[in-house]
Order: sequence, then structure tokens, then C-alpha cells
Amino acid sequence: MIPDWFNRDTPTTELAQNLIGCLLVHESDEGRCSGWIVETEAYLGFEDQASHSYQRKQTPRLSALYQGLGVFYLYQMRGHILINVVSGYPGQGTGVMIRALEPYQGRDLMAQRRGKSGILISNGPAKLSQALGINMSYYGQSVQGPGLRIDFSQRLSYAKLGVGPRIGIPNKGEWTHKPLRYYIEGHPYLSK
DNA sequence: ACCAGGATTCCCT
DNA sequence: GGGAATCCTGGTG
Repeated sequence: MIPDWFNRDTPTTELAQNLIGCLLVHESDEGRCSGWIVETEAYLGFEDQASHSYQRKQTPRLSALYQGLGVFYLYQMRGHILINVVSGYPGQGTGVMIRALEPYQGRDLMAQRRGKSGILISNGPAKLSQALGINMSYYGQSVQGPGLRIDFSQRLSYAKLGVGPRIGIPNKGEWTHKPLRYYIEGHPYLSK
């Protein structure tokens, strides 16, 4: 089931907050892995200097970011994969980056893929991709797809939502400091 | 064809 | 806290 708040009119900032506590699931031939989303960042499109769609930039690599709400925009950086959920209307270029997970199902497999244990399994955007076993085949695919998907039917409850500046984007003027990062206050699996 | 530049991670001091 | 690893994309000549 898709919750009411998961629609194209929901502001990206609001979507980023609502995704906290949802479950990200990957079904593969190795088994099912999943984790609770505990940290996200909003990227606001044309005006946002840190967004890949800043100033309406369009390249083949960005196509999924312009597809509108409900698909994954995967981005490769230095051999790592970063996961985003596209928001808004087609052509808008906005999305939410998933920065950290608390492992839920398939913890052993996730630890094995990472070669690490504890918080090092998924306390970072590329770490969680590796832990889940994500590859670029999910680029532009629906978040309700059979492989990689968001499960809205269960939710991690938490006491307090934290807000702060996004990570890893220096020299972007006011956009470096805007409070567009959301997280579960005090959660052990937060990135950085 | 070449080169600079990352929405990162890891390891070292 | 700092720097190297590493690799793909896109802009430029």
C-alpha cells in the first residue's frame, strides 16, 4: 500500500522526513535484505546548487532524476552507488537521498557483503548500497518494484527527528548550510 | 583524446 | 583530521 503522503504534490523536504522509519528492501538470489531508513537528505532541483539538476542540467546520466515521484535515481561515485528516491512531478528534478539504514532482515548477509560488522554495515550512503547488494540495474525503476523496493506497510517508531545541513557539499553558498538533512536523533547508524 | 571533478570510504598519523 | 584510492561522467580541445 502507498501512504497518502507519497504523492507528487508532497514537498521534497516533507517526503524526506516521511521516509525516515520506512523499510528499504532488496530481494536477490542471495536472499532478502532490508533496513530501516534512519537518515535522508532532500535535493531541491533547479535552484539547489548541490542538486545534480541545478540550473536544469540535463545529461543521460540524470534522466531518472527527471522521471517524477516513485522511481530510484542511482548515482555512481568513485565506484560506489548512492540511492535516491525521486520526488515531485516529471521534469522537476527533485529527490531524496538515503544516507543510512538500521539493518533489519538479512543482517548476516549484509555484514558478509560489507566485510564489516556493527554500525559499519550501513552507516553511510554507499555502505548501505553495498550491504543490500544493489547494482545499477535498478536505475529508474519503481520503488514498488519486485527487486529493490520501499515497504510502507511497517514502520520504525522513534522519539525525535533531527535536522541539520547536508553532508559532503562544500562551497555551495547558502545551500551548503541549509537544514535539508533529516535523521533519527541519537540513532547509532547515522552516517559521518 | 584528455582531463578535472565529485551527494564516498578507508586507512594512516 | 587528512589524504589516497578509484572510476565514471561530462566538458573542452
